[in-house]
Amino acid sequence: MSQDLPTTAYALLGLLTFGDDLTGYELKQRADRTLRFYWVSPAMSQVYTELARLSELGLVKARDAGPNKRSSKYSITAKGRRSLTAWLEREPAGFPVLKHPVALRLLIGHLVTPARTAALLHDYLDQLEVRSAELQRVRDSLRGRDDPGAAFHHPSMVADWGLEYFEGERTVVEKLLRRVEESTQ
Amino acid sequence: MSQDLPTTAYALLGLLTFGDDLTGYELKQRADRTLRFYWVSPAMSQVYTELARLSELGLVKARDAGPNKRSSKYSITAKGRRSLTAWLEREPAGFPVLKHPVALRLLIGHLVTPARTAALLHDYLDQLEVRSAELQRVRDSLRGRDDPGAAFHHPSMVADWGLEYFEGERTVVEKLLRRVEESTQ
DNA sequence: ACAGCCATGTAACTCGTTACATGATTAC
DNA sequence: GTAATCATGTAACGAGTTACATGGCTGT
Repeated sequence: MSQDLPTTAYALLGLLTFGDDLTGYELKQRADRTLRFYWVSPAMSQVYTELARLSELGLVKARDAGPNKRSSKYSITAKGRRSLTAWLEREPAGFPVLKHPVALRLLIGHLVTPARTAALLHDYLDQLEVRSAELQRVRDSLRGRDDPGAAFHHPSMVADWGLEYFEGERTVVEKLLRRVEESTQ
Repeated sequence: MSQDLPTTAYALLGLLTFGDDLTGYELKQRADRTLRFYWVSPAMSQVYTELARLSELGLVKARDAGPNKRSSKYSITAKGRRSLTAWLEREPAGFPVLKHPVALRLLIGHLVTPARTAALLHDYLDQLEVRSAELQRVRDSLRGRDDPGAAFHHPSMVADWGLEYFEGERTVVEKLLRRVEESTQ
């Protein structure tokens, strides 16, 4: 019991604890709306691979297969729930890992012109705005089901966290941009 | 020309553009002081693997091998420099990827007690303080060489960015902690 | 009829990790 | 002398990606 699976497997398992059954396809969509912002949304192919493994281990169960085994909904089993909570209690959380291509490029900014660095930061601000708006939509869709005790109380807290993170990034990058633009003159 | 290498290869190449030659070992140390905070510090073994590949491609050059080929310093070649700047100009930066185990656990907080979630966030605050202090030491070590035009101008900007990020995390997590602790009573 | 989305899966491959093996040099 | 640090590398493996293949269902 309580095998060691990759974190992504437990993450997907966790997405099945919100009271509904999902197809692999739907699970991927939920990952795109949640996991994507602070973990990684696994590729479609990996979702199916993980579901096969979790199914093998009895942590999820496929049901309701239509014709051709299509559209079968997966649900977490009692064993899966135990395995997930055991993991939560067993594994210390570990520090976040950030892969930040913009910061990496800024680090070696001496190799390009200040104008190029400024453009890099401007692009990043644009991307931030897009992401932020996407997350804002997700967050808004949880309104009314986000009180303490409600189904999406925790997801809404995480979404708020993400929104504040984006906001913080925006502020810092704007400040950096001013520093870079001073060197342009 | 301008092969497509993994980002980590270009990152290591970038660490060789600060005017000094490094052994694989020293390169790893520099990665631990810089890359670690906003990319990933590759394992020792990978540093050597990447150096071997970069060397093969003529992007870096090993020199000064002592007895037994030990302590040979690597330097970036003119070709390496061209390849790196070409990459900077060719590849758009892409959005950061965050793997945040704490946020992930908070998402499925309904599976554990509020006290456990609070403990999770407390632990994270402790870890944040440690990291922040480490980065602060790095940042302080750049003082005096961080003016516009100086060797470590860009690294110091990135370090400042990192410090503000840590500070932002602290603020948000403290706020979340209060929300969680309200449910404990 | 055709586009677009729903839906599932396999194969090949790369990145990067851990474990292992080896030995030199420096500090106490 | 012995522990810590410096220094380099190989082998096995796992996680996760892209490319590929397949086909159903829905709306226009």
